[in-house]
Order: sequence, then C-alpha cells, then structure tokens
Amino acid sequence: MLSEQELEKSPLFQNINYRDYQEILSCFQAVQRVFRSDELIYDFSTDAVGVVERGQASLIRIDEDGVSTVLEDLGTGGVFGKSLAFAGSTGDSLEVICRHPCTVVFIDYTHIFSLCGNACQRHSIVVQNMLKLVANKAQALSRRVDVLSRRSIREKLLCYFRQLSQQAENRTFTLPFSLSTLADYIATDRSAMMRELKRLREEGVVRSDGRQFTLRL
Amino acid sequence: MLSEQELEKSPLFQNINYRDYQEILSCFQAVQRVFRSDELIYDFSTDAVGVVERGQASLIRIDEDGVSTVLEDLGTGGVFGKSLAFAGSTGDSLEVICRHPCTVVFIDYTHIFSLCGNACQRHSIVVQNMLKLVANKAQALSRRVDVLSRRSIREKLLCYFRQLSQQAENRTFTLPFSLSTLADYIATDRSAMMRELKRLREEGVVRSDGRQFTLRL
DNA sequence: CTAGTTATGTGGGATATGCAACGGAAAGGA
DNA sequence: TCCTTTCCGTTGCATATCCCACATAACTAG
Repeated sequence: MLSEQELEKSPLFQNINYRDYQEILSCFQAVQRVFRSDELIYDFSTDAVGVVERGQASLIRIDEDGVSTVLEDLGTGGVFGKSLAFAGSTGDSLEVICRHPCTVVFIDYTHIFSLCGNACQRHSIVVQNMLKLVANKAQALSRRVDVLSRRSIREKLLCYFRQLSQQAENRTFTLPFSLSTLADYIATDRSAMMRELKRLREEGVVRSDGRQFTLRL
Repeated sequence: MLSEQELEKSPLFQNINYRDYQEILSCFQAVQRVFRSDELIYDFSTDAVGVVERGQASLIRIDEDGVSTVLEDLGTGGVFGKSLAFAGSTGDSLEVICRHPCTVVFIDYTHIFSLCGNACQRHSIVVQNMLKLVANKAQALSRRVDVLSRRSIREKLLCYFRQLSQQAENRTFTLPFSLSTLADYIATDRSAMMRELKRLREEGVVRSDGRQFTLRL
C-alpha cells in the first residue's frame, strides 16, 4: 500500500486520488510487494503484469548452457510480464531479478487488457497510464534493437554512445553500468570490446575516464 | 474512411460502433490514407502515431553510409511513431516504407497519450485498443532482441527458427522473407550465414527447401 | 520470349572477434 | 583493518565472420 505522497509519484496510479486508488487495488486484485537485492521478482510462470514503482530490476535470460544475458533494464515505471516479453525459446528461462530494493505492483493482465464491465473512469486512467509505460518500454526496446543491429563492435559502441549523449543532451555522459556489463549489453566479448574502446580512444573519437565518456566529433 | 465491415476488423477501432467511429475520427483529428508499394509512409518528422489497418510495411534505418536495415516488420495492427521508436542516432534516418498496399490511420499522439477533457467512453476504448497494439509491438521487439543478443550466427539462426516454429506450432515453418533479408534481420553477412546454414543442414540440425525449414531436434 | 534484375549457392583470403589467461585496482563485507 | 570479490586493462592465439568475386537459378517487366 502506497502513502499519499508516494501515490503522486507512482507511474501506474498517477492522477488518481487516494480513495479511488484503494478501490482500484481491490477491483484489479492488485498486489504490491517489496523485494531486496538479488531476490527473484518474477519467473514468467503466471499471467501477471508487473510494474516497478520504485527501485531497479533486470530482465535476464539464462540459456541452456547457463549463460545469462541482460535483456532489459527495468527502472521506475518499468513493466514486464508474459504478455509483454516473448516467452523465451524452449531451453532457456527468463527471470526478473531485483538489483536495488524494489516496490512492485502485480496486476492480473485481463484486468488491464480487457474491457471492464463497469467501465469506471478510474479504470481508464490506469489503462492510460499503462499505455504510457508500455510505450516507453517499446521505445527502450527500439533503442536496444538499434544498437544490436549494428554489424561491428565499433558501430555498436558508437551507436550506444550517441544514444546516451542524446539523452544527456551533452557530449559527456556516464555509463549506467560497468564496462563488463556494457559488453554484455552489446552482446560481445569483453576483451574484444576493450580493444575496440582503446582504438577509439587512440583515434581520438572518444575520451573516457572510468565510466565517464566524451564523444569528440 | 472505413466501411462497416472493415471497422469490425480494424485493430484500432475494434468494439466501437459506426457512429462513434465517425465522431472519433473528427475528435481525434485522425487521418486515414492509402499507400502503394514502395511509397514513403512516414519519416518521423511529425509527432503522429500511425497504425497499419491493412497491408504490410517496414520500418527501416538508413545510416550515414547509405546502408539500410529493416528494424521492424509492420503488419496489420502494427504501430509506429516518434514516441514509440527511438529517433535514430544523429546521422542516420528512419523511414516507414510500404511493402504491400497499406491503409494507415494517423493520430496526433497527444490525443491518445493525454487525458481527454470530456472523458468520453469511446475514447477509453480506443486507448484500450492502442494498449494492446503497443503491447504486441513490445512483444515483437522483445523477440528481436532475443535473437540479436545471441553471440554467434548459429545461435541467432537457431533462436529465430525456434521462434518461428513456436509461432507455427510445428517443426516445419516458412520464412516470412528471403534468405538475403534474413541475413539482414539477424544483422550478419549473407555469405557467412549461408555457410552456417549449410553446416546446420549437414549436421542434420535443420532440413530446408527454399524458404521452408524443419527443425530436427 | 527476352533481357534485366534479384535471390541463391559457393569459395578464397583478410581480419575482426572470441577465448583463455593474467595481474593489478577498486570496491564491498566482516 | 583485512579479506574476498568484482572490475579493469592487456595480451597471444585460434577461428568465426566479413568482404569480394563468381556462377547459376528464379523472378519481373516489357
């Protein structure tokens, strides 16, 4: 259960007053839970849709050889669920893991994606909020595809750097994670990526200090 | 303007009666247009959201060297727009191109993503429909990320084949496009992909005849 | 039917990328 | 504080992948 202040900042329950919020929770059979770091949040075995209200989580894929890959980064407003992510290929499993302590709301997906008998107005506001969240998710996934569809490590790096630079509205920006994770994010070998990064630095295309980078175009 | 029969099948205007539909068109300032093959549908210069009502289109990226890559395949129910796809990195441009004759509805995004003053019920049905479409888009993008995040051509192919097999609910399935385009789809060199395919065939992992494949697990 | 265009197969040689391994720096926990 | 774990930076070597080139088949338009 959220406090009144938290409610205002809630991605899913924005623009809803406190009393309506309480009714919605029961009407939607919504469940709210708190998770600690490294806890398993969701394993794609149910039809629930989850919304990260606060904290940070990752959607990871574990293939048959046990290799795990981060498919999505879920911050505040992040959404996940069977109906939103492809149920991975047979053999590998999907999981949502807590990175930083999280508050997550679970809602049965039929309550969101189907028409509500008593077409209440609160309902439609929740749907509207959900639409925004899913649109953001689509945008984030598009960015990821943009990067991954490049043909070489160099191009992948530059593409991702440009995205970060654009988001920061600055030539200088900070990586949201470690260099090791970056290699995973662009789906390449870490050492090969380091080599390419070195080359980019030597050629003067980028400057870098730790996780802080500057594009010199 | 859609006919009454078309309206029932419309992804965006489903579950809306004909009179409401007409009102919505004007209330939302929606525009409907028909396109021929190879015509440019959208160039991401406006804030409009487009929905493919009928036909088939592709979202392609053209980088600074003129290399074009298919980022998304948009069939009936496909949605696109600035607010849904990342506005490509500086240097390359994004376009939606008509593949098979299309009917497309354009709606200004504020009418969908913002609260409507006169919270009409029709409005909320359109939003609900849109939510489903965007959720499908997110799912499609997830599938793409699933494929592209694999480390080798072999793994990419197998991952994609498993997806198609799963969709077809059958070990045998047909590629939705040419082998050349497949190479583009998995972001690798065509000849390298052909070589790997040959190997997969020789090892008995897949059988193939033209665009028809069978997974032999 | 023909000529032009695109798709399919295949291969040789260059090279970018992956893999394994190492040492030191930094960070986090007890 | 020490101790453990993760992260960073770098290399040699094997090879998967890219690039270029060619020949045939399949398709399209006139």
